[in-house]
Amino acid sequence: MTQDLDIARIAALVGEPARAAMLLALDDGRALPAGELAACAAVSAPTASGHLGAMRDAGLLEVVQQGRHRYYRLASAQVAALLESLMLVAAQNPARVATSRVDPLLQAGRTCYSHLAGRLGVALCDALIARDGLCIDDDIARFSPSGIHMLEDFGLDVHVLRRQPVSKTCIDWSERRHHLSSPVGAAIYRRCLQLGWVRHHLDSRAVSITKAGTKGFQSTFGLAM
Amino acid sequence: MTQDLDIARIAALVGEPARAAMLLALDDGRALPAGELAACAAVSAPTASGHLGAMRDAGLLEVVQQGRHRYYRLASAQVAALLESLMLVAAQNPARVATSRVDPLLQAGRTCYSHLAGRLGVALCDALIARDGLCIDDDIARFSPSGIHMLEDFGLDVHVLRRQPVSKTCIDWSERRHHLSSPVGAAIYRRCLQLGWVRHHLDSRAVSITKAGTKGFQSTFGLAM
DNA sequence: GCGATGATTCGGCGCAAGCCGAAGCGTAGG
DNA sequence: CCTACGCTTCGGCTTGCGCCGAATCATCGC
Repeated sequence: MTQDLDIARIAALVGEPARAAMLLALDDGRALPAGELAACAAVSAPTASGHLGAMRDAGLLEVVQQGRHRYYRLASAQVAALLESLMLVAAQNPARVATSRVDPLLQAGRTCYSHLAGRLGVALCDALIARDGLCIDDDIARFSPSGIHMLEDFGLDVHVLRRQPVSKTCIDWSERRHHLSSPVGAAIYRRCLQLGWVRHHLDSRAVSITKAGTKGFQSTFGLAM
Repeated sequence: MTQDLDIARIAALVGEPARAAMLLALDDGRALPAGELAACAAVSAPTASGHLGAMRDAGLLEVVQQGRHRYYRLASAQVAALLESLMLVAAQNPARVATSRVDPLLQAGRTCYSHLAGRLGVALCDALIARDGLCIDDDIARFSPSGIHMLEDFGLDVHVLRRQPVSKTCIDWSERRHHLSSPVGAAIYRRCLQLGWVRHHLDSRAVSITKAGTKGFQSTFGLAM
C-alpha cells in the first residue's frame, strides 16, 4: 500500500489544533495574512509560520505575497470539501460530552466556501422546499418552475437553471440539514450581499441579517426569521 | 472557537499511518477482524488494538463481536466520504516526488464504499457519456432516455430513474475522473457481481473483470477493455 | 538612509503518543 | 477441564514534533 501514507500525511496536517484553527479560519475562501492566522490559532508567529509553510508544501494552501504581507488561502475547493467532511463526521460523533456551549456564530448563519450555511442557509433551503420550489433527493436538489420563478424575482440569472434545474447540496455540520451549495448557492449568496440583506463580518465567517434582509427574505421566500 | 478541536481530533486519528492503513482497508464497507487489520497496518496486535479502540470511541468505527473475533467496520458513509475527500486532496498535491510506482490494484478497478471506482468505474462512466447516455455537469450526472435504455438492457430496475434521471458522481482519486456513485452506482456494481462480470477479491478492495464481463461490457456499453 | 513592522529560519526544550513484550481475559474446541 | 487462539490491558521505552525566544530578512513609511 502506498496511498496510506499520502492520506495520513494530509490528515496529520489537519489533525493538529493550531493548523486546524487556521484552516477553519480560511474555510470560507478568504485569504488572510500570516499574522492574523497566528492569532486565530493562538500561537506565536514562528510557530504559525512553520505550520503555514508545511501546509503550503503539501498543497493545502496557496500563498500570495502583497507588500510585506503574505496572504494564505485554501488551495482548492477540494480542500474546503475535506474540511466540511471532517466537520460533518466530528459533529455527529458522541464526543460532545461537556461541550453543551453553543458557538454564537451559529446563531444566524455562516458562509461555507462561498455559499450560505448555518441557520440561514438551512432555513432558506427549507423555505424553498415548503413552497414547492425545490425537492431534495439523495443530496441532489431539483428546482421546480415555481422555485425558478422565486429565484427570478430574487434577481438571479436563472437561464442556466432552465436548462438543468439541478443543484448540489451540502450537509451543514451545525444544523445537520441540507443547504444549497455551488454554483446556485454561491449565486444566491452573492445576490444577498448585493441587495444588502446580509453582512459578512470581516473578522470571521459569521453572517448577520440586516433589517432589509429580514423583510426581503420574508416577502420573497416566505421566510420568517 | 470550539469546533477546531473537534475536527482536529478526527483528523489526527486518521493522520497516523497505521490507523490510515486500517481505515483504507475498511473503505469498501467490509468488516474485518482486529488481527487482519493489524496485519494490514503492519503493527503488533496490542498496537492495533489501541488504535481500533480509539477510533471506535471517536465514532469512526463500529465493532461487532462474533465468537472470539471482533469485526470492525466504518461507522457511517460519512466516514467513507471523509476518506475519499482525503484521497482526492492527497492525489492531486505535488507530493508525488519519488512515488512513480503504480499500485497494481488500480490497474483494473476497485470498489469505493459499495460502488465501482478505479479504471473500470471511470471507463464505464466515459462509455455512457460517449454514447450520449449520460451527461455530467458540475458533479451531477443526468441520464438521457437512451442511457436509461442501456441500463434497462443491463438488467437494472430503472423505474426510479424515469422519475428523476439524476445521479451523483464521485471523483476518483487515482484516475482524477468522474465515476457514478450511489445509489445508481451501487446498483450497477451489484448487478455486475450478479452477472459474474466482475469478481471482488476477498483480501482487498481490488476488482477484476471476468471473461464474461469483458464480453458483457463490450456488448452492452460498447466498452473495450 | 533608518526605525518599525511582518514574516521566516534556527536551536533547544519538553511533552504527547506510538511502539512493543508480557500478562490477563474470554471464547472455541477437543 | 484444559489447551489454543483472538483480543485487550498494562508498563516502560523512545522518538517525533509542537512550542517559543532570539536572530535574520524583506518591505514600508518617514
